[in-house]
Amino acid sequence: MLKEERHQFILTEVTQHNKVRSVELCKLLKVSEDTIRRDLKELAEQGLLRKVHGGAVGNSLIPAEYREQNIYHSHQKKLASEKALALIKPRQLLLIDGSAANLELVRLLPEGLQITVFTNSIPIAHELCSHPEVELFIFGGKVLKKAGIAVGIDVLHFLSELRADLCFLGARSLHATLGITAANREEAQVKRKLLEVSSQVAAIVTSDKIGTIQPFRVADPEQIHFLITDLAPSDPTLAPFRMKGVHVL
Amino acid sequence: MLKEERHQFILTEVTQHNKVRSVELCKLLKVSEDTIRRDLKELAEQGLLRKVHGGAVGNSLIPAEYREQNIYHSHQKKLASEKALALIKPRQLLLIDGSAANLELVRLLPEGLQITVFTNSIPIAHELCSHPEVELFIFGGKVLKKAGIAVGIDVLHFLSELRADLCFLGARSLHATLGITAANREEAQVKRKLLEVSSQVAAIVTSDKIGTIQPFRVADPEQIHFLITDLAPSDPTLAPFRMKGVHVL
DNA sequence: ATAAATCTTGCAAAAACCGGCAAATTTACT
DNA sequence: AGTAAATTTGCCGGTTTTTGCAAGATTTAT
Repeated sequence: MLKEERHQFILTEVTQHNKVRSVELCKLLKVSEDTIRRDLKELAEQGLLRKVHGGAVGNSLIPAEYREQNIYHSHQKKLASEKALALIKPRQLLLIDGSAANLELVRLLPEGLQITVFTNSIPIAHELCSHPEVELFIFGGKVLKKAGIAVGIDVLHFLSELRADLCFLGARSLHATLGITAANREEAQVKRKLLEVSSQVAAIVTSDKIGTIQPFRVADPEQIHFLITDLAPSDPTLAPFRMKGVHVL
Repeated sequence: MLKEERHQFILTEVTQHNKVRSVELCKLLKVSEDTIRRDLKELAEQGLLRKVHGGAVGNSLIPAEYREQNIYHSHQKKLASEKALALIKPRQLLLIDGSAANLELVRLLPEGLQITVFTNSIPIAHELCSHPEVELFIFGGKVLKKAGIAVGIDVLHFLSELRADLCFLGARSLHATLGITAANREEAQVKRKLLEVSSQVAAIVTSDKIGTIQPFRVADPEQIHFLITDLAPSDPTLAPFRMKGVHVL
């Protein structure tokens, strides 16, 4: 394979995923890591990407919030997302709400997994565009730019015609008695509808969000079937949720 | 075998595979590597291919993805997008179709510009999420992952309730008599609706797409109000469009 | 603080490149 | 026809590029 080809490959990879890891590239392209590193160095010198520890990220064209300056996933977050992966079965219809943890989750979806995904999140849809098997639908409507999610009457309407097997609810706040709350009325509306039309509801919540509350009510703890965190399931912080019948993973 | 024959052979090889290796060529053509190198050198000097270590790669060839990252072409595209910017007035309601050129356009939108944007494109929405002033709406529906755009009945329905000031139509093919055509029926449907609900229609088209056609009809040349290309407005290639009343920028 | 992963640097082998040269071939002119 | 000039081609040396490997420094994760 020509060096030029590798470079092209790397560039398309970067534009599609916003990042590349040297390790993955050297497996895909069947060359040594040193070669990949040198490739990245050259491309970086041409300003076509930016080299970071472990690989490279896209240059300046991508919104900063979603760009990972450090391409390592925190091991904790990854662990949580991996636990969540076990809930997904082939051919299911999934609703995936917008959240950093859920974005992490979709990045970990195995290439061969055949599922149908509905999402209100633009970053998540963006990521899933490059998944070979997932059938993807996005909810339309007004976009809350800060969160990158669509809200509004059209989303609610779209959702009311759906029945999903499993919903991954995003949550920036989770409280033992008040459950999930949101910062925004429209966001809360959508989230309530999401769980309403789903047979099962899961939430990936990092431990720093547990115990916090926000103004708008979304879901009682009892309405959550699966709670996935970076903590051990036996952690005392999670006891109140287990008591209420939540499966804590 | 004549030198000319070899050159022809090499060129077809390059257009077909986007690359050639000197070693393979010298086996196929039964000449020494030195000869091949000289051939490649000549062809490169004529700008018909680009010489790289180990062989050569195509220069201005069909597969678009290849060149998307090419700095030269993205510069051309940028030039075109800058011309297009002049069409946008504050407080307008814009429809922006999914396309590489339109993605470039939204990246160039000045920070302070207050407009409302509706788009069917996930990458474009993704990009606009980080714009401080734009009010953003996305069309929901099934996502054509390859193009990153939403299609289907819901998009059409959503669109039928809209009136837009200006629409930036994406086009991978533009022909002087057949106008804009698309590769896909669903895509064509959406594009037709986009221009139907817009007072003005603009299309950013790079010169390599002019003269090409695809199976599904989208818009006649007469339906396009503004055509923005990387060529000079006076370029003879664009004359047929000017004749049909298109404003060529 | 320690272990693991990643980065840098230098080196060596293989492959590819370059320029010049000469043999073979084609072209041009008397 | 015969000869000279020009072109093309292959080969030979010396040089550069590319690639993988190893040792030691640096960064990241636990």
